[in-house]
Amino acid sequence: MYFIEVIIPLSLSKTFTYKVSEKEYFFLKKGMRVAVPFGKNKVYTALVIDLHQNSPILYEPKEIHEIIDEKPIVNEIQIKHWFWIASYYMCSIGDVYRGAMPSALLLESETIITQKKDIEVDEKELTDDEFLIFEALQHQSSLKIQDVIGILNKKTVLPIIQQLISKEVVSLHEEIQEVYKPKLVKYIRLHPFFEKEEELISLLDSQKSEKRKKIILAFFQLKAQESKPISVKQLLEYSNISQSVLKVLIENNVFEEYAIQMDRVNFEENQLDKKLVLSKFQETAFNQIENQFKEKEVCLLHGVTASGKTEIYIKLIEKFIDDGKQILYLLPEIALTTQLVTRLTEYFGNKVAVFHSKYSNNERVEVWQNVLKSSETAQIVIGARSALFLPFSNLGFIIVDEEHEQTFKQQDPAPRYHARDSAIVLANSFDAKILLGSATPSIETYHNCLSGKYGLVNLKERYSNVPLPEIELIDLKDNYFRKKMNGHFSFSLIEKITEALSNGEQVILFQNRRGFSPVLECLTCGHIPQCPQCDVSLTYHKIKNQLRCHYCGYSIAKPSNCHQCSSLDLETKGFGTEQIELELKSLFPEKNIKRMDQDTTRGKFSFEKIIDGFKNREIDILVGTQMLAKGLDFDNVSLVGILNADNMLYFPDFRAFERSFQMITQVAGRSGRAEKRGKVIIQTYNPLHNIIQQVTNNDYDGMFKEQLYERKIYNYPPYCRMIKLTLKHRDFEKVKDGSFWLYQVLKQNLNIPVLGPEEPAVSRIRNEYIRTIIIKIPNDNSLQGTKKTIQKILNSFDMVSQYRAIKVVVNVDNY
DNA sequence: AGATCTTTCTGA
DNA sequence: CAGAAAGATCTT
Repeated sequence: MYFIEVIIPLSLSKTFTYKVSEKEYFFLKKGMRVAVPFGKNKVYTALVIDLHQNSPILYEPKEIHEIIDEKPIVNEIQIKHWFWIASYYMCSIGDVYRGAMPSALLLESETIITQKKDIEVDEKELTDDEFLIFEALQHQSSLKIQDVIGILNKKTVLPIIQQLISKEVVSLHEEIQEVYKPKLVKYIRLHPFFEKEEELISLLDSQKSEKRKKIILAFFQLKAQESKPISVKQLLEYSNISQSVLKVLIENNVFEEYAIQMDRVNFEENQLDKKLVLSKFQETAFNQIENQFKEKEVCLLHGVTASGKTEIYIKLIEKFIDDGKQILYLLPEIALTTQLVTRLTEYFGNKVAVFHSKYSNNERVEVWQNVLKSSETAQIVIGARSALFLPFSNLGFIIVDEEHEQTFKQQDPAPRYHARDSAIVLANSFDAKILLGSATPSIETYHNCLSGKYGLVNLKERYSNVPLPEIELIDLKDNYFRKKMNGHFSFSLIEKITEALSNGEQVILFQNRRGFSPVLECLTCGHIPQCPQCDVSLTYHKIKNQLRCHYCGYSIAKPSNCHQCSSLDLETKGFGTEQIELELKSLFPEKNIKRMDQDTTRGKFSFEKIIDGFKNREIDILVGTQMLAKGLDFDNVSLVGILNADNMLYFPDFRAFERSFQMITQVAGRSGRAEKRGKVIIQTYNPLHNIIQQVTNNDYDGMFKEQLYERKIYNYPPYCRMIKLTLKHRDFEKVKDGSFWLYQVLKQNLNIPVLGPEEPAVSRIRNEYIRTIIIKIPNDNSLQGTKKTIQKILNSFDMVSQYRAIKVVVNVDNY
């Protein structure tokens, strides 16, 4: 008897045992996928993690459906790393498996309903619902369960389908759809018959149509130019003749069409072999990093904005490439990739692969497979956090750029992992080196450096020695009082914008809030429209003229009168990027102004379009949210304006100050990159606030010391670890009681600080009430042991029948 | 996650 | 009291 242990891509912590034949047992290896039946009639793509001969006692294992892979597509280091993530971030192994693999490699079956052939159906025998399904099957050959739900407009349709099966009208079967389709490029060649010259001449003579002659001649011209195969697309573009003409020639056996499978992710092979020359400071930093790597696995490169960190990365990558190692380059957002990919391909040509969520399923599978076979085309992988899960087998070096960014922490679906921290663990199992880079390192990382755990290398000089931008503070309170404001712009900001534009320079304006204004208020009764499903007010979006909930997406048309008292006096309060854009358009009507936020960058290339437009200087002023803060390089920006620096400062989060410092510093760093010193204007109600002062004086160390002191006094990371529990349920009382019960039990059993249960600022989302509990684990407590205890308590929480229905989300290191 | 079995709810 | 919706349970 032979068995395998598999992981199922569902939120389940257990592994499952299936029976295999002897032949299968000796063919299968850890890391191969198998299709297995699971539940009544579903087939999932499971992953083999063990093979054994221990027969389970309590149940009769099922047999597998089929073996999917010829060779493992996941290696054992990965599987080990996945189990580490599941245990550290307290989620199920199924969650990690599902989050780690490209979805195209995790197909599941779909139930398909078809009509039984050659069966006489007595329509009178059928109930109304049954008849509707029968009727639908006359028009289309098969139906999915979802379709049936739509047709009947009911949720429970299975009993009806069961009836139809017992009446022998329909049958069910499971279908697994192969999602991954290799991209085929169509090429064209001449029919072998015309290889001989005389045949060719007679062919040309025999063609009556001018267009046909032209396309044949175009083919020869292309063929003379290069020896590579000629694609259909290329030929049509070159000859400028429609496809139909070519089609006729193919039908007449003049041309032959053939296909070659091609990688979608393809860069031009143009290794420029640019010699990279580091500045004196870069050179020093480079040598220091190498020295640190002799003793330490992790090193932080703390370089001010525009200090040329990328060049140092490239030099380091070169070293590891020479050793034949794989390199992973993690960055926080897709936004950064375009510029970076261009720069890296200049040096490394086709060795660079890109992996991120805006890529299509097929593209992701291709990168996966290239990494798996250690292909040279994926020796350097640039990617967002999920690139961490690629099947590396020979990883030598990981770069985590903009290390402080929150986007490295996955928040919503489990696994809620931090890519930087998980990368450090992964690097460890490969014995690889890892470099963290940032102009504004996170407090924990810097603390780890100062305590000697990580190496630290400073780069205090900007590339080409341009001084850091000059920062000017504008006191909003004073300026409003003295009537020196036009809308949300102080006179001095307007003046500086005008000056920069007249010099032919570009301007970036930063407002960390999208939409037009956060709230619409009735001046008569004070009523503010609320989302019916969430505990938030609706945000006004002027361009679509609607009110929208940023939590659940609910939207209504903008009311013309108050829903409460019918008054017509409605006023908008607060402001967002949309409003800034409009004000700017009236201030500078002849200038090209563009906005960059979540609303304007939905499409796949919309982001690049705006960035390119700005780089090519078609756009004069760019207004945007924090997207702008992320390491984009522009060489003609002389002014950065921050419209309101305060709104981040008072966020109810222990990191609010750290984050504000990072964000303002990063945005300010966009100013003055080429040879000219840039200018930054910060509008604020609190010009004397410590953080604002530290930003102005570029005092990272001051900020770090002060924040670290606060963390120590109030017991926050890095002086402890935190785990956040979020409880959700539609019943307000249930959540309230349940969270209190859980709080009590945690408090009694853990003997460490437990905070809560707290009602968060937004206490209801999509009709679910929310409570949170925070557990602080002191550094001298065993992390693993505490987590085990917490897990036990959560299990017993699940045992209490009245609380079982409450959803509990566990978020480890929720910061 | 999704099928199925069980309990509760709704409206006569 | 039926019929349907919501909840609980289990999947190897």
